[in-house]
Amino acid sequence: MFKPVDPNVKFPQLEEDVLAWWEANDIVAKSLTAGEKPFVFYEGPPTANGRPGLHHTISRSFKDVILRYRSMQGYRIIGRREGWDTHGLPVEIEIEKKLGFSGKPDIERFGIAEFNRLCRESVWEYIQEWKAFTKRIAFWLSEDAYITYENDYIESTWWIFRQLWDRGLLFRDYKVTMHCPRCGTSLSDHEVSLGARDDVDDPSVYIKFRVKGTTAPPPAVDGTLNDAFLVAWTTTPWTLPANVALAVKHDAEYVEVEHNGERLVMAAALVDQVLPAESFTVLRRFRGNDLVGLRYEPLFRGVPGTGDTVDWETAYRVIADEIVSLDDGTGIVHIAPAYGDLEVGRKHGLPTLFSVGLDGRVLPEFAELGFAGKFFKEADPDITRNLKSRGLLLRSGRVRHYYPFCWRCSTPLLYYAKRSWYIRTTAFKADLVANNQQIHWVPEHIRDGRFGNWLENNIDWAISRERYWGTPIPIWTNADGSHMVCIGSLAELEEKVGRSLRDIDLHRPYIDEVVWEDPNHGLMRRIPDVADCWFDSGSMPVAQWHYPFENRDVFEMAHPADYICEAVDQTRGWFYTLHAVSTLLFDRPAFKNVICLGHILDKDGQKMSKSRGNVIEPQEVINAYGVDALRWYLFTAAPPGNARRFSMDLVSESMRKFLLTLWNTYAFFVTYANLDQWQPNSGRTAEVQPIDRWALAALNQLVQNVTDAFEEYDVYTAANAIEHFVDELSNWYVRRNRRRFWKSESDADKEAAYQTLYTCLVTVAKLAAPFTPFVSEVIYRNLVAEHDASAPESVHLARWPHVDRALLDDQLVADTEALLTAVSLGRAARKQANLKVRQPLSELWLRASTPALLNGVRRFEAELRDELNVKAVRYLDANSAVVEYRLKPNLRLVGKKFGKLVPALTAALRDLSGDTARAAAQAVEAGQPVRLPVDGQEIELLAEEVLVESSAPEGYAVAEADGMLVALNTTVTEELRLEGAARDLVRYIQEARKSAGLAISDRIHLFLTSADEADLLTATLAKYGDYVKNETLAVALDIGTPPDDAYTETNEFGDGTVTVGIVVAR
RNA sequence: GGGCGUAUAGCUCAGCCGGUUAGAGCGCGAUCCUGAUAAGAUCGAGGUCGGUGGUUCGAGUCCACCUACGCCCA
Repeated sequence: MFKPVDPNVKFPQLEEDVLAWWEANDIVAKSLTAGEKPFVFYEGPPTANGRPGLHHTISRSFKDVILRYRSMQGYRIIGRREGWDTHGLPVEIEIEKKLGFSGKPDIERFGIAEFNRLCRESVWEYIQEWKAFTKRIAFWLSEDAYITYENDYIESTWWIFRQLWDRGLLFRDYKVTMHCPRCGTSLSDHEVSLGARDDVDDPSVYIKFRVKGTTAPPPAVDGTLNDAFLVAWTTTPWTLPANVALAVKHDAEYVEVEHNGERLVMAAALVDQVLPAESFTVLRRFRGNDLVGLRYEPLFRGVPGTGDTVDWETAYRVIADEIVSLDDGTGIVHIAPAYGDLEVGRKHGLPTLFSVGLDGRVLPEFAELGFAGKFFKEADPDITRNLKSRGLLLRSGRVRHYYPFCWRCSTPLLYYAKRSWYIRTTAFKADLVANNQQIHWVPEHIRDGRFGNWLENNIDWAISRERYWGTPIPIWTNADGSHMVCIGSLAELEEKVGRSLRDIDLHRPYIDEVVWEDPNHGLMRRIPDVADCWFDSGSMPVAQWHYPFENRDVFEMAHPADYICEAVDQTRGWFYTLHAVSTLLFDRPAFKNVICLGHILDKDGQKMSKSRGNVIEPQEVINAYGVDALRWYLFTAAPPGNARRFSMDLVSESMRKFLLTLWNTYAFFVTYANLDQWQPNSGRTAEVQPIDRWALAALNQLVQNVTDAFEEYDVYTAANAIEHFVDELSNWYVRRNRRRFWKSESDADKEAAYQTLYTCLVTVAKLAAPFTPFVSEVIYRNLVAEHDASAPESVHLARWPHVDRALLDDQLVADTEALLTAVSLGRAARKQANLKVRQPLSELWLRASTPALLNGVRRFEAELRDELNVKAVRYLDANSAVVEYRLKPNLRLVGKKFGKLVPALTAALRDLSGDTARAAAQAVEAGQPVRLPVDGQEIELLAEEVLVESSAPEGYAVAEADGMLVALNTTVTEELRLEGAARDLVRYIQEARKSAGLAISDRIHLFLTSADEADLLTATLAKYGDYVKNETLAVALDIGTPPDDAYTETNEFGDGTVTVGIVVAR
């Protein structure tokens, strides 16, 4: 006996039970340690300082499904362990918020030790929720986690730093970085992109610079422009005090115009956009080059950087540079090297002057102007006002444009020239590109598209962060920076300082206290920077094993990974850092296969975010429909690379469509198998029917298809193939074979049906196990494990099904498809004639356009008769005089062969009619060529190049599609009418039995009465009384009014009604 | 400004090497089938396949340009 199956299953409850069983039987641990051949997986570490969300569900589901598949194939999964990303600015920001801090000085006052202690704690804030979530969604991982803040992990990253250092790949340079004044740190490119907006409202000001003098040698215009104004445009007035030059485009045309009594200079192409029409007259025209060397009066005096000496002669002049465009502005560009134009400044020997400090506030040197100490954006109006009062403002307004913001704290960012540390990834561009070619990307276009493109445009990796909670960069330096060493291990550091550091916390501030006196260079102190936290996660292939200090063998085996999976935002994040570290250190990719997931959107296509309030919590979905339903939806709804819209309703649909269909098929099987006390592997003889062979052929084809798709990491195709099969199993195989399960004899035919359905269910449970681990487990356990002590106790410990090639049968599958087409057409024809399927009909005519199709139908003619409730199937051939024929070319074949002749050919075939068409149709059916004149020449078409269609015979209901025509004889004879009436009665009685709540096996005493169709009822029962009794388990049948205690229902019957009365027989 | 992707029914999505009447599911309406079914079948309403041009005998599909949206980069 199988455990009875509840048809009203509640999946969330079922899943909880399975979880408990897994727990009690240690299934996860057994799975984690099973297998032989290694399959290597890297877990992209999340940070547990936020709650797990839907996007985590999707990535973890896609990770899990592949790992389960490989595990069932007998692989041992390496790296199936938790990993936690613990460092970085996001963590610090959280703590700062909590403490109400507004920048680095607050942290320093508070104390780095305590601050970092809080950071370390906070990354575990939601760890319990993560653990519960991981378990609940059945993402099987070992809890033996790698943690990026642990000393061992840090030591491994130090080893990497040292490798890079020894090869000269670590360097320090001035670069303009995006600087967040609130966080007090540079942001990496990928961080900048996270917070940039392109609809930022900013000032748009046109500033006048008064020309005064020239450099030597003087420019072409010489002194003639003295006291004219060069007009420049900017959206960042706060950078104007840092101005050191004005740039023009060397070959562009510039004009001197007269406007309101002043002479203004700007690009000819832009003057109409800057000044109102007819408010100016053009005085002169120049080339940009003619202006180079003009001097102008500075608006303000900028502040030199600390310790810098400035040659003021080099400042406040006109230069020509490539960066000038004529797309907007005035064609004259204000240059402030400190805030973005550093390269230009270098090229032209300009000084670097500052107006705003790293804290984002206007420098105290501007005190007398009244805006010192103001936040830079807030100083904009003051500066504009100041210039206006001095008559130097031509125009001001607002503009919407792109501007970057801190992705964490939303503070506007500064372009700021700072010194920082870099990894010279650009030196390895060719290797990065080449190694990428070895990676199998899903979807494919990421490889040469988004990711390949990113590698092509590679820039050096800014690795240092002037922060606190992160991997300390292991570089020690003396006071003047003339001597630096990079430390590659704890042992090396111990040797330097001459004491044990075993109990030290490698984080700041403790590591900063580790100093030593170098006899030649003085006191060696660590640089204050910590590493970009992307460096941590990118180093995980090495650091998760504490390589090379431990686990050398594990690392060698587990690099590169066979498979990783994250969302598309990681192209510039983890995918890149993994790839970069691996290429630089080992010159090979870090992973072989990667599924790159699209983002999840709400039902309106909007990104889910807390601020929009459209976030769906995974728990909400899981509580309603269960994890299997959610997972199934994620796998089947869209190819993984697409962005996907999500809603609860879609998960519900997914559950009904697949899980319930599967469950009901399973419940049906168990119900009848238990009634018959059926056992698997009983050794009883089975008389296998064609439909059984069809089911097994389709099943084995499914195994093949799912396996093939998995090998390509095509989860979407694999899942949809399963769904399609389950649908056919339920709605064709089970529906067609119900009677074989019902019938009372336990013969070989019934045995075959049981065996077939059992095999299908067990195999599907295994195929579905990676996708829907819970329901698969329940089905497998009830059907297999609980009856067979030798079978693996869990479906997840079972072996992946293999294809039984002997059972594959393409012909059978194709023939069944033909049958299904014919059935569908027959139903359509019935609908047209308004003849319900219960009403038997005498005959059906069928025409198939190809022999293959025809043979398919012939093979299953009995099924066709039964499905469509017709007495006979007849075949129309070209000899039948009842129909007209239409001919069409088979374009796929004919097109290539005849090219331009195709339209004429099509017309010529279409114009055939009557006997000519019939003759052609006969030829095609006989496999002979058809000759016909086209465009004055004789064309010969092979039989397969012509498609024959036929019109409906008179008096028939017809449906046609997919090369097949079905015509039903609609004449209902008296005999057919009685038979239809009998089937109506059976149907009504069954319905009444069900409504009355009778058990399937209950016997009844039946009462039938019809006031207005008494004759029909009598005639029907005279002929079909026994049939009706038999079908409905009636031990007695009376024509007459039922007793008062009978259950009664009245239904349409003939042109009147019939009343059914039921009393349970004792 | 550049790159990548997406655009097909009210909604979610398929659509292969270019080929005959562009499909499925959901939803809606109608009918039917059903003693496994929270199911299923048939029919109907609902499509300028984002737009314009091109290649071709033939374009949802290939090419070019454009538009909108998303992501990434500047």
